[in-house]
Amino acid sequence: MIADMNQPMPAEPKPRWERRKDARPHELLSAALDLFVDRGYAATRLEDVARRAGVSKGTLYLYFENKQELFKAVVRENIVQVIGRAESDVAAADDVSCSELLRTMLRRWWTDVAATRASGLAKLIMAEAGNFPEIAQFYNDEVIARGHALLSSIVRRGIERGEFAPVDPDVMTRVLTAPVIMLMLWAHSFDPCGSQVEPDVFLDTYLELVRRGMAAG
Amino acid sequence: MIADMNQPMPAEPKPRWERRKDARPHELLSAALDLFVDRGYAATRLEDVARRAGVSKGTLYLYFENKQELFKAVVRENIVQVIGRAESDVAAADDVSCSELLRTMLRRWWTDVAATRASGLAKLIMAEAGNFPEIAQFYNDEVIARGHALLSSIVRRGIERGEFAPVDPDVMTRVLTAPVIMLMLWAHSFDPCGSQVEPDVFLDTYLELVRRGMAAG
Amino acid sequence: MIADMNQPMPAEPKPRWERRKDARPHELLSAALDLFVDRGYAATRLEDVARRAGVSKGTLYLYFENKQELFKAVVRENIVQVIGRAESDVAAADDVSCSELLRTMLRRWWTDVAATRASGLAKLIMAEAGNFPEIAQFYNDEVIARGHALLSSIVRRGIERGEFAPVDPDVMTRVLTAPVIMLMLWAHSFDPCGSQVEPDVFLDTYLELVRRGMAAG
Amino acid sequence: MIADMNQPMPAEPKPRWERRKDARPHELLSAALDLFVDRGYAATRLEDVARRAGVSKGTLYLYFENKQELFKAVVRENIVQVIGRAESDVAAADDVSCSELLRTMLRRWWTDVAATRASGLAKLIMAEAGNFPEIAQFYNDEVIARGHALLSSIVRRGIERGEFAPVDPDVMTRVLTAPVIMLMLWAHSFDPCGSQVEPDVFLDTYLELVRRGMAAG
DNA sequence: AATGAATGAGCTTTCATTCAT
DNA sequence: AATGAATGAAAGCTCATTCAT
Repeated sequence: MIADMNQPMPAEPKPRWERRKDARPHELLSAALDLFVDRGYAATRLEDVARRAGVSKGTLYLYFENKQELFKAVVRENIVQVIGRAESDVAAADDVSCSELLRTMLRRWWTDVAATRASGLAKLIMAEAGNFPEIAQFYNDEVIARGHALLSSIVRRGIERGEFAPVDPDVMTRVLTAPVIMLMLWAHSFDPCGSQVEPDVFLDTYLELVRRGMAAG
Repeated sequence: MIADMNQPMPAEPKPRWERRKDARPHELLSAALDLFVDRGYAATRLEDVARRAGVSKGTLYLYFENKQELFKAVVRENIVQVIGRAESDVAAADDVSCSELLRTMLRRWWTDVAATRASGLAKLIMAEAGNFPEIAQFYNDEVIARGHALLSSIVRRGIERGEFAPVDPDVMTRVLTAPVIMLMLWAHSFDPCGSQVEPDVFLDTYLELVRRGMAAG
Repeated sequence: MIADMNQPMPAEPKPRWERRKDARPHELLSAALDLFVDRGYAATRLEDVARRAGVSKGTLYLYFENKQELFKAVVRENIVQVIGRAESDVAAADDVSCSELLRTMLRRWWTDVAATRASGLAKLIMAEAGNFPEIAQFYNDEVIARGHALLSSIVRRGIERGEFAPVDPDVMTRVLTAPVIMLMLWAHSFDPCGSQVEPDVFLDTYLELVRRGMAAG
Repeated sequence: MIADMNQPMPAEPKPRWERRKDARPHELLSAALDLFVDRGYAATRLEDVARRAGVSKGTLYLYFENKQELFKAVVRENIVQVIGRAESDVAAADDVSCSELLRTMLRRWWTDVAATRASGLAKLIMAEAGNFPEIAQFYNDEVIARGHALLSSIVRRGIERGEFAPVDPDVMTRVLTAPVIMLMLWAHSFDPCGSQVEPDVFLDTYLELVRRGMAAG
């Protein structure tokens, strides 16, 4: 022990793998996202996830209890977090016009989720939720319900303030979200339909429609 | 004797199995459709398909070579057939206005495919095509390509006749199909979004849009 | 009965299939021999046997209790019968020289069994007897033991008569049979070795050897 | 407490499984050889191989991709390796007399392959090659062709040097190999014929014959 | 006598999860 | 903290045998 302490400590002798310790979970989540999006939930093999992250199968279980928890973590890192930030921002943006706020939120949804690899999670959930009820429940509670609540609160506020025409806020929220969901699905379907669509053009057109269509009077 | 008559029908010798050659394929296809739509391709166990059709695992293999062929047969019975009939009708409807013909075809797509259990196959393909290339190929050749060709031929004819404004027929066809595809997906997603949408209202609105939007001049 | 006799008997109205009634078992045995020889016992599917004989799977079970009995019947028709005839002939040939008789018997074995499709049964037995004890027992009792007894009786008789040099008749019988067995195996092995050998030349040489080698003095 | 001490060694925690990476492949190959030889290729169940090696079904697949590869590995370990060594030795033995070299090689074939459990593989191949073309191909390429090439090269060299009478080297090679092959088959046939033969005597006699028969002049 | 639909045990292969090292 | 060997429950598919027609 004493001998050890006297050693010259040559410029942090950390072996390379130790330095990455903190990065591990993120690397695993990134690998998992890629594979879940590519192959779906059931068809993704944890061994592949581990290999892609450069670790062994066993290591994965040090960080995540099981496949389901890994998936939840992926959703949390890639979607729930974005929603959380959005919630704070909306709460803090009482002075901004609702029309403007809605625009901002939809755009952020697009840039931070829909236009990223994470959009594939929507496809996955749609396809496999039925086979994994616990995952469905989780996704519904953490993503769909919160996202819907967030947007509909803006719509509701806009109506109260006379900024928007009076409509059913829940229905309107669904109308607002549908096209973005469609875009996410298109991005991950093999269907040639999707590949032809230019998402940015689609989104701009759509947002303009929203602006006009929702204006009061 | 009299006593016998009162007995609860002595167990109806109930044969170990019943011979129903003609009905079997349809029963199996129906069971398969249910399960494929419900659980997806990979997660559907052939034993469950058989049980739901009231037969044993082995029987299924008397009628379908393997899982893939069973799936193809399901697609053929529920989608390809409809397209086939539509092709004949379009070929025979040279005198009808293209606008009218397009309306009819989209409506038929809705009633004969999208509004039935078969619409779940679209979701399945979108989600799992990547994992089963041969199925993807089959679906693309037999459904997507043929369906697109059929609709775009009408659009093309309408433009040639001056009935429609001159647009790229392929692009327009994709625009025409997207909403119906979306409806099919909604119908099978656990997402509460979709369940709220009233498909008939949606479709009517959409068709009216098409009528106005495509008119020449 | 009388009525029947008076019927006009219009040129034998027998439907075609009925005429073959007696041929059925033989057709099935022939088909079974082909397939057993080609694929082995376990790998031969009864459905294929039936199809090759031009009947249905069920029909096969009208004539043979099960796969094992079918196989036994094949062996009986193609090998046991030959041995039976040989036994009678040997019993009736008390006046023929043993050398001559031996020659005749080995030749007959060659022409009636070894040079026919039936030789493949030897390969099959050698390869699969271990997995089907009842078949092994049957083959041993009906073919090997009887065949050996027959040949060794001739050898024994020859020694008693001073025609053959005094040797252990059982050992000599094994020496006599080995080459013919080898020929049978060669004929059905994929090994190029066998295909090069000209069986008739081989057999002649061998028989000449037997003639000289066994002569007394 | 004292009572406890008398208990029969409290169940030796006996781990559910043991980690023996290095020994496993060999244990599995040995178990597989036993069963393949005993039952043939098709009739050998991988679960039995695993159980005999003291592991579970799944473990086998950690070491061998599938049944076919397991079989190939068995052939490689038990036959191909021997041929490989023989090839090196022949190449290095330019100064030895061909007669001597041939003797050595045939003897080694006997001791290293034919007199071991591996000889049963020859029977297996003969019986089942027809049903498993890929295995037939492999065995032909790796064993038959290489073995034949090796021996015929010695014969050819012997003829060139005037040591052997001029004969067709390929034919002579087949003649040389046939009896050893026969011995291998005998060793694994249930046929009582074979069990009587004393292989060593047989082989000695045979080698003497080769010596005399092939001598030039 | 003939058919062929129906059965179900059996076999190969996959993969989430555990745990000795 | 990290590894990867080991497990065993599925799931797809085959085929000898049965039996209603």
